[in-house]
Amino acid sequence: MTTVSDASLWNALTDPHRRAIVALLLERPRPVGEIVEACGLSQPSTSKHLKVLRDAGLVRVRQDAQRRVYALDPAPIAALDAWLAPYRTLWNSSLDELGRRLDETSDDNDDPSAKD
Amino acid sequence: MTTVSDASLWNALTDPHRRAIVALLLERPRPVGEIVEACGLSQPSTSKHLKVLRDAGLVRVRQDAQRRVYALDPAPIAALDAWLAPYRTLWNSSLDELGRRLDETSDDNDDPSAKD
DNA sequence: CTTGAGTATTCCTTGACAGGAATATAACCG
DNA sequence: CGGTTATATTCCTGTCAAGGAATACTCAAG
Repeated sequence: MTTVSDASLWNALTDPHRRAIVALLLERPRPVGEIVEACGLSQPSTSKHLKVLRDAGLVRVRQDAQRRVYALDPAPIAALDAWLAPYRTLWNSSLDELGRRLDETSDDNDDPSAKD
Repeated sequence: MTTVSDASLWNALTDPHRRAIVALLLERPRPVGEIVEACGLSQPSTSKHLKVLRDAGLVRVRQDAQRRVYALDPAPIAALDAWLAPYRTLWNSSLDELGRRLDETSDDNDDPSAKD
């Protein structure tokens, strides 16, 4: 099992390029060349990003001749989901409370254009 | 509508101290003083972290005399949850398929993760 | 063993960010 | 108003990460 609140996981996913790579790999595994092209970064930069993702356990490599095919590993993202779990009750209860308030004050009709 | 994959959201949550603050505020709203004490940081540092969280929309402030009581805003974390959604299928439904794809993986497993 | 393709690593520079100390601002009390 | 509490902001410094260029590594083919 992966470490849940690991710093390297957050650190890896904070970078937009790395999130883009992760999104790419969600579709299907890809060799480095494809990722380089899709990212618009140089090959070395991409390779470094891939290393960060590897160290965070987010991706796995399969060697295919000279190519290295990267694939997503679901476990760390599942760990993120686990981190998120306690907060999920927050917006559930918020929606619930909002629903109750709307229900109770339906005749009263205050509409302060609630959004953000 | 809140911006879903906003960079500031990831950026805010990447910092361990800020995640700690968020966790603190999950229990209940708190004035700055309490957060300072719980974090073990200086008051200015804490205040700066709170600003980052504010800018990311993760917290709201309520003024109570000289105190400022911070509370969690669920929306951005819900946005994180939304980001996570496409990946959730990875470890729910198609975990087997992915595992099959990965089973050839010649892993170079370096694991220097011993912090946090 | 040489060559070439594909990828990783090192070196270097630049920019962002965290943290502390000092200072500014705001609100309450007398 | 002056003083005190609670918090925010600025200034400064050290650290760390990102990106490009150049280089090293690895595998397959001949």
